[in-house]
Amino acid sequence: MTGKNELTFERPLTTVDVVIFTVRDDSLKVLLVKRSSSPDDPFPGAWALPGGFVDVSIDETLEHTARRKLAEKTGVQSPYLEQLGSWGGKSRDPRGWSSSHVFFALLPSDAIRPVAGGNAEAVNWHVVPVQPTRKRMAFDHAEILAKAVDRLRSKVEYTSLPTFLLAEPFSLPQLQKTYEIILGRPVDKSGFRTRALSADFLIEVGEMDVGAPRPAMGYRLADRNRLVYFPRAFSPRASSTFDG
Amino acid sequence: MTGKNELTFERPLTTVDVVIFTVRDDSLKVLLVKRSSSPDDPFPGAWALPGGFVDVSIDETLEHTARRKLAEKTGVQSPYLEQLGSWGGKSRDPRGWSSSHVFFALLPSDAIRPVAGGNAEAVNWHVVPVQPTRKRMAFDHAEILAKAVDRLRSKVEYTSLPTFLLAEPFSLPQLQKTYEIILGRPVDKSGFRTRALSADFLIEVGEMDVGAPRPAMGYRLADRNRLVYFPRAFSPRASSTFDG
DNA sequence: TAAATAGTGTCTCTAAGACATTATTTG
DNA sequence: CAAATAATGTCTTAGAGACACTATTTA
Repeated sequence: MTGKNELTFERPLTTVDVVIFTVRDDSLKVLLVKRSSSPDDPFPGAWALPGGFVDVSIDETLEHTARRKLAEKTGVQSPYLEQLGSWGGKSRDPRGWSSSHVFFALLPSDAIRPVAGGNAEAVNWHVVPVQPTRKRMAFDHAEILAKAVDRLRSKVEYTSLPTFLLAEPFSLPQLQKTYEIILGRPVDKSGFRTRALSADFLIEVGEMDVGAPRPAMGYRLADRNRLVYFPRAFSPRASSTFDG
Repeated sequence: MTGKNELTFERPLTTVDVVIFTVRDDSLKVLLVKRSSSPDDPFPGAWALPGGFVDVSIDETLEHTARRKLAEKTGVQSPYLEQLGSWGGKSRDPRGWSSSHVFFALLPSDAIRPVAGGNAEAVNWHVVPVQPTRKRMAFDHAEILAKAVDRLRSKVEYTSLPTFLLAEPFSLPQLQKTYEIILGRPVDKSGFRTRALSADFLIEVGEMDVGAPRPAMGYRLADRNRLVYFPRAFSPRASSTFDG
């Protein structure tokens, strides 16, 4: 809109953050990194979402930046990945006007190789509490995490998302348990099985010895790149308010 | 992550674009602006989504930038507004690595005051074709528009979104027509009415003379800031593929 | 055998879909 | 009256929810 390609105005900082979820030890967990304790950095020592600045010289797209960050922290190449949204403003980063493009990843907990990769910060799985416990985090990451958990929970009501949190093969009881952990409430077994099996996205791959008295049938996804939408949600959803 | 606040690396361009929908003349329409024809600017003369660079000195947040752009082009203050996502990469803008934060707005067609505001570009409503007609647009705006239309159509299947496209008061036949225009297919009247009326978000405000033989009951929203989620979608949705 | 977990069957209920019918206005 | 549109009624159907029941394994 300048008429000539000046573009001399100040540019906001541009970062990409990734909310990485897994289910482990019967809990929903999110991967957080501890920020450097140097007082020259913002939020020294605080926990934050993994992420960082876009590197204009190596990143082709925002999604590439996200995958780069993901691989750095977890070693995982192809998890379920979707965009969550973006956050930007004058006061969220003390270093200046900044915007973050945030992605949302799901991975099976055994897919992660013992982290603590490139740089030396601590990296840890943190339990996501059922209540939105507003723990203190760097930047506006608590708000971002809350939104990610919202999105996860609401999509789990009517999609096959939890399949991306399990290693294959998995059993239907394992999958049901994963739904229950994320939703924080029990799910009826019979209805769950009919729903899952009639959606035609699971392939039987023989019985699994789950260490339980009776072995369960093992399944894998017919297509790891397909998210299934069930015809109805588990339970009707309440209406939501947007800021008008 | 630098250790000292250097931040001397190159920063991407940061813009905000707004996909503004309305329904007019029995069609879904989107507001597009014609870019300057100066050969110094990218995509001279092409149609683009309204938007522009974040102004670090006046914009508090990305949403403020979006509302500013929206007000500039339409004069409207408080439409339905939600974030659609963000797009960024090396080659979408010839001026350099750029990212766009994209918002999505719905407004009643009579709420728009005759546009062509601040700057002199042409501003026009364009019919959104039922088929994703890949018309040539500036930047990656055709892709963004396609995603916005997808999101609109899929949310219309199970929410009260179309209420934000009508001026109050409106009648149920008008609302039903709006659903049909967006979905591109007829909707059963009886089921539609039960669904709308039992969701308890419409308030009767007396009969309206719609120019039709029999006047229809007029309604307004109980809460203009509430989006209602119906318990089931109109029709089961197909599964979708994400890029793994 | 009992204990534990996997898997099935049955019945109810809610809300959408199809489609016929009635109601209210104008000319 | 007829024509047009608004509004309602009836029956079917898909799929979730609750919950009892059967099946298969180990110890």
